[in-house]
This record gives sequence, C-alpha cells and structure tokens, in this order.
Amino acid sequence: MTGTKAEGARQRVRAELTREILDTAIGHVKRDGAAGLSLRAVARDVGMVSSAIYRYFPSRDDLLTALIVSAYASLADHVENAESSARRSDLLGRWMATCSAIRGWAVAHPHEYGLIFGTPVPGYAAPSDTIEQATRVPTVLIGILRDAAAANRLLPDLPGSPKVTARELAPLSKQFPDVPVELLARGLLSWASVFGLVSFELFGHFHNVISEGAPFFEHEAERIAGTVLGLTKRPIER
Amino acid sequence: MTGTKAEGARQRVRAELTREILDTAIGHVKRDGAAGLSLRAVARDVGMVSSAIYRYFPSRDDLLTALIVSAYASLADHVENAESSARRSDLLGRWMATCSAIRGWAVAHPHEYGLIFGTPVPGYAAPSDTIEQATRVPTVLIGILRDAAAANRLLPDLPGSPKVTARELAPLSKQFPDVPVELLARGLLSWASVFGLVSFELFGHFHNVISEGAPFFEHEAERIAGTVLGLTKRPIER
DNA sequence: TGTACATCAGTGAACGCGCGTTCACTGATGTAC
DNA sequence: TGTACATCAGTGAACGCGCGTTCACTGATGTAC
Repeated sequence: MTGTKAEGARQRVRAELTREILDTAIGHVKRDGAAGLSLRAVARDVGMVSSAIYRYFPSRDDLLTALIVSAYASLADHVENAESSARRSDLLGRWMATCSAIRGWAVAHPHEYGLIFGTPVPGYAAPSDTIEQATRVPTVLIGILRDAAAANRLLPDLPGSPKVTARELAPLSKQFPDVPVELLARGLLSWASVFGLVSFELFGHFHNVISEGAPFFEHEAERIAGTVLGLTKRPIER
Repeated sequence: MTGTKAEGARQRVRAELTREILDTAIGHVKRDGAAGLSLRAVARDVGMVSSAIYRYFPSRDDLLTALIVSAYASLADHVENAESSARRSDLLGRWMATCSAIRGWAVAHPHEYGLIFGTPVPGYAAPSDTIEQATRVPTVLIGILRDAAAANRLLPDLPGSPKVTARELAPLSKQFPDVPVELLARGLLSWASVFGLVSFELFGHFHNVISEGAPFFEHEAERIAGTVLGLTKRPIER
C-alpha cells in the first residue's frame, strides 16, 4: 500500500509543495519574525492564491506549529552534530561544543530562536507534536551529565547546598529514572543558564553591557561547567 | 512658571487622562499580551474616539514604549522593595529576596514580563528612555555583590576558571569602575541564570519537567548564590 | 471685571491597507472495471 | 487498451473584520489686555 516508491506523482508533488510552502514561511520568519507571519504573503511568494494554502495546512496555526517544529529540529540537528564530533571522553569539550552550537545557531537564526524561546505567540498553544523535537537538545545535555557521572568527574554538592526534592522534578525524573534527581537539577539550571545568556544577548539586554558576545559566552559556558555542573578536569579520587 | 501647584486644571486633566490611557493599555497587555495591542481598542475602553489618543501619544510605538518603561518600573519597584526589607548584613537573604521578587512579579504579570524579557516586538526599537528603569534591577544585584565582597564573603574563583577579559565587559565596567571585572562577570551570569529560569517557566519550557515552580526556583536561586556568586555563609578567613 | 482671541481636547468621517477563512467552480490527474 | 468515474489541486470572488493614521471641524477652556 504505502510503498516507498510507487507513491504516485501526485503525492510526491504534494510533498514537494508542502516543503516549498514551509520553506517560504521560514524565509518570512527569518526576515520579519513570527508575529506578523501571514498566510496570504506566503501564498503570494509561492505563487499560489491564498486559499490554495488550505489544501496543505488547515489553518495559520498549523503552519505556525510546523515552523516551530522545524526550528526545534534545525537547532537540534546543529547541536547534536557539534556535540557528537567531540571525543566521547572529552566531557568539557562536549559541553562546550553543545553550548557554542546553541549560541551559534541562535545568532544565525535570531527570529527562529525567538519563535521557540521567546514570548509564546498569543492565543497559540503548542501541540504535543513539538515535544519530540524540543526534547532533543536537553537530551544531549543529560547525556553529557550521565557520562560525566559514570566517569566520576562530577564534584559533590557543596555542604549545605539546597536539596531539590524528587517531587519538584517528578515529571522529568520519570523520563530519566536512572539519573539522580540531584543531577537532573544541575542539568536544568545549567540549561536555563545557557539559554538565559543567549536570550539576553539576542533580545538586547546585553546592549551597553558586553562588547563581544562570543568570547564572553565561551567564558561563561566554561564557568557554568565548573560551578553549576561541577565538572572536574580529572576523575575524582575516592 | 512651571510651578508645582498652579499648573492649571487643563494640565492636571491631561496628566490624569494620559495615566488612564496608559492603565487601560496595561490592562490590555495583561489580558492579551503586547503583540496585539491596538490603539483603537484602548481608545474604545477609555471612551474616546480612536483619533483622540493622538493628543496624548504621537503613535502606537510611543504608547508601547511607555508600557515597556512602566513594566520595568513596576518590576524594579517590587524588587527594590523586597530587597531593602532584608537585613543589610544578611547577604543571602537579600539575594533570595531579590530572586523571589523577580519570579513573583513575573508570575503575577506574565504578559508584562514577556513584553520586556521576551521576543522584542518586531520593527520596534526600544529608545533610551527605557534604560533608566531597566537598569534598576541589575543595580540591586551589583549592590549585593559589592557588599558581599566588602564583607569578605565571596569565594575566590576555582583554580583554572576562565578569565573574562576587561574588554568583553568594557561597557558595563565603565558604569561600575569600582567593581572588579571578575565580580561583574559573576553578577552577569547569575542575573542571566535567574532570568533563564523564570523565562523557561513562564514560556512553558518547564512543562512536563517540573511540577512545582516556586520551591524549585528557590532551591536553584540558592544554588546560584553558592556556586555562581560564590557567596559563603561566613566571612572567609585569611 | 469683562471682552477678544488663542490654545487645546475631542469628534467623526475617511483613506488605504491587509488579514484568515469559506465556498462554488474548473480542470487535470489518478483508479476501477 | 479504453472508458467512466472519483479524487484532488488550484482559482477567484467574497465575507467580515480590524487596524494606524490624517484631517477639517466644533466647542470648551484658558490668557492677555
């Protein structure tokens, strides 16, 4: 039935046009941001009449969803690719590659970054289709953390550190039952810190604060690895 | 001339109406977010014809600017108030009060938070009027850091920590010449971390990750104090 | 204190625009016998 | 291989809406003499 080849020309053309509409829409987001995205403008650029778009996307919100999913996927591709080219045992290298890839992608795709990490589009609720792609970057992060723990490269918490409870992190903990809650908490904070830095830079809050974004970010990413993650240069002796 | 009292009834009425327009607009942002803010809708609610707004604000963008300034001011009021009611010598208490106030305000005013810390409104460039208000919260933070340094309560950097250069932070350093660059960098990262946490929570990225935002945030704020800021419980002996 | 004039707030109509979505339709492409 | 029918993509007109901004205007409020 749904053979890979004999799909019929109609289906192939349909897939191509869907792709073209999506790409055109991405182009609009790249130029003008997501807020003003217009079905009609996209249709014009594709060379269709506006109502024809409805053969491909049932509504503007569905097109938006597709754009969000595609942005998450694009970021995740970039990050996974960077992280996987570091030597597995070079944990700091993997962390730095991940962070740099996040910032690099964000700087190269500011509007797409804004689409997924900025103010949610009003009246729009992200459907669950997005979570598969949205989960990929955090998963890379947790992978690093897990390997660091296995290699005995994580400092213990400072005495008197706050203890995050399992309850607070219950939903995440259920997805990664083999990772201690304490580690998940570190991962979450480092994740939020990295994106906090990137968001501040992209959204203009580092204006008149920082002169060179890239080296500052590298330094801070390294600092996060050392302090928040507690990643050590060599295995800890017991 | 411009006496405080005999301003004339006209001027007073004008000020009151300006306030009313602003408050109505804030109400709209609270309900629907900033993206769809409409002059006409505001005018309707105030009970004016749409063109009358132009006697008070020269354009939609100016109204938006006023809203942004007002949001920054509201946040800063809230934060300064909370921070200043902690005992001066209780540095961790001051930090925690600051952080909780930030999150508290954000949760209570999500759309206003989105207006100032989310995706910048497309085609809109924040004028310098905003910086006075925008600077107040970071200033509170630096105050804590400065006092902590004076009280000898900051851990030295871990050996092998990345050294942020003065060049990278030149603009900020010029505003706070008495604070060492290294401290400014810590402050920046902690600032970004706190807002990263809050943004993730407000913008939905902690969905299915965290079950209870408030206690988790408190724990993480404390962790930031200990690891990023390097704030110790007692003065360091030399 | 009273009058003549200037300032200003608010009106209402209009301009020109773009938007998302629906609907009946025309032709072309595929499918079943 | 050929015909009859069903499926589908794309059209073009229309609906109903709301927007920011301009402009000539009316009256009321203030100011100067």
